[in-house]
Amino acid sequence: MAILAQIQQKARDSLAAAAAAAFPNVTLPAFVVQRPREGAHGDLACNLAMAMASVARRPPRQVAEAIVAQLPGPAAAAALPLGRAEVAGPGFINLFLRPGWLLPVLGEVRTAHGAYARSAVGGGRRVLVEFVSANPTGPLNVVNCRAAAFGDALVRCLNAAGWRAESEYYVNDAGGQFRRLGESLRARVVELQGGELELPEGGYPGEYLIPLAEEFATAHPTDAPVEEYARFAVQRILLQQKESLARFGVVFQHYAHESRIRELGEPQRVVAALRAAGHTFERDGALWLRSTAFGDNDDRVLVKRDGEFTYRVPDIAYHAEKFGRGYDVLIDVLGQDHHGDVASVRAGLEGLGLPVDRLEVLLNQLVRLVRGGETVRMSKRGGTFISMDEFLDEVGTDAARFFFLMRTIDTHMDFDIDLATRQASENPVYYVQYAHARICSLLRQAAEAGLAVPAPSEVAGDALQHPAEAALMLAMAELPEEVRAAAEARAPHRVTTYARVLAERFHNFYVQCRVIGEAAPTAAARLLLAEAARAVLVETLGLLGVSAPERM
RNA sequence: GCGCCCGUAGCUCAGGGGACAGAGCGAGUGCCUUCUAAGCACUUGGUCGCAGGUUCAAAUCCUGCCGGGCGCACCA
Repeated sequence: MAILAQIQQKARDSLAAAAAAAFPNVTLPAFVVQRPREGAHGDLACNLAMAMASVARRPPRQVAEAIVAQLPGPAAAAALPLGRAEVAGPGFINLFLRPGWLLPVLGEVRTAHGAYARSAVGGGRRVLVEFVSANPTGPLNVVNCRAAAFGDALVRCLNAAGWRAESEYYVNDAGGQFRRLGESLRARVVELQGGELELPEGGYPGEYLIPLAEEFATAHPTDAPVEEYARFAVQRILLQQKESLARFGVVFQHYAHESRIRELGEPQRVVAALRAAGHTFERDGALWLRSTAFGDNDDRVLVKRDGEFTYRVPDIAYHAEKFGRGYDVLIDVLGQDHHGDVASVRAGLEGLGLPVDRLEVLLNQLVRLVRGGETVRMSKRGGTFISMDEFLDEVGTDAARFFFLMRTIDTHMDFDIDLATRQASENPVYYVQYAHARICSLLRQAAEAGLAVPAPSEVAGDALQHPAEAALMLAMAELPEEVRAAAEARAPHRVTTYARVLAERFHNFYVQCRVIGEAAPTAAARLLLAEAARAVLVETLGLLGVSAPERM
């Protein structure tokens, strides 16, 4: 267990024992031992006295005093490196630990070999995270890019926290949209051969189909069925999407295809099962799902009057198929414009008797690009649509990932392109990366000066007591807990916030504490601290998928 | 009308039961003959949308309202 978690556990135990001794007839309420925001409030703070006040029938501060009186003295404190305890504020018990209590962090980072953030809270549970899943009808856009950054970082965080997480992309390569894509491509081929461009109703006017039309025309007969046009277009567009994603550092483990779900006859099976379970009814020549019985606002059509499935049938079938693969949790990252579909899919799954409570749907809110203080209006019709590739050309992978991951997924965000592309101090990406580059430079120069990074065991217990050193170690100690929280809350942006704090602590240390030229024990201890900070930074940036440059 | 998300500093956003609410940008002032100034230190700036409720304790949880975004097809 990580040092911070260990100490917190020991503090809990000591406080609980002290409280039991002071108030033998009182059942202990739930309480927390947390890290106070304010340094003056000690290393750890506990709310036990305030929580106990009513049952102990004494004012909180008196309860706190009584507990503190029962805490083990320094001699007996082998379990907890307690310096002193103090009653403060409305009745907090603040614990001040003996200097050096954080030193074990350095050893932990060293022996973890890049897996310092790892914890076991996930318990090996299997999670499938589906994200992006853009329609294969055109290039990826900026919102897809945000989803990619989020989903990929979430998978990384989950895996670090002890889950077994995998990524998946669902390809809608069937149905009406698919057919219209084929018709759009065919229209482009006709245009290429001198005809008039006649796009179908709801077709795809994007120019990206032109090179595809050229390619198609050279290898296929013009009278090929629409299916063939569509399959060709999807195959090429998907390839381009994969390239964009790869460039962004996102590689999916699984691609699931709607066409495959249909080939297997899953939609038919779903409809039959829902019908057999009595969750359907017929009206106006269509077959409906009684989804209101499962909390949906309206009942929904499953099979249209013309005998075709609505899109939600393969959707339900796909989710049922995912459950069938044995995952403990399914996570869908959806664009918020699709949130209306969630209830009916859930209803269908519930109707099939599947454990819908294990399906988590996270909604990816919109992104607005801001350039020169003005929002960049993006419209597919107006031709001002910005693709993921164009966006990455301008912003770069590191800045794009970092910026997207600074915000929670469930808030719309303004992406300030000017700030993200500025190569200067005010850009948070560089701030963090610069900390890493600085450490690397320091380590290089130390090596040239003949200074070797010592083993953690060689560092004296009273070393590294400068406030900036302690603050840096504390930040390092917090990583495993931060990653656990990010994984559990499905909130990788917490790691980004953490990265900024860690970088800040290092910059502070760097400015206040010199390494090269200091007395040997100090220089050695600081060198180890810097090296450990470097390792933690690398790991943190790795969770975000952002690079850690050695020089800037 | 119904549903989901969001209202925190001039702007963009963290903080999601604890003690005087934070960062970046913006505005202003210092610090490079010593390990990267893409840095550090300081100043400026907030009835945490409003009103109730729960709690020893609410920006944080609950309810209602107000404001903004997005959905509400036998399109996907």
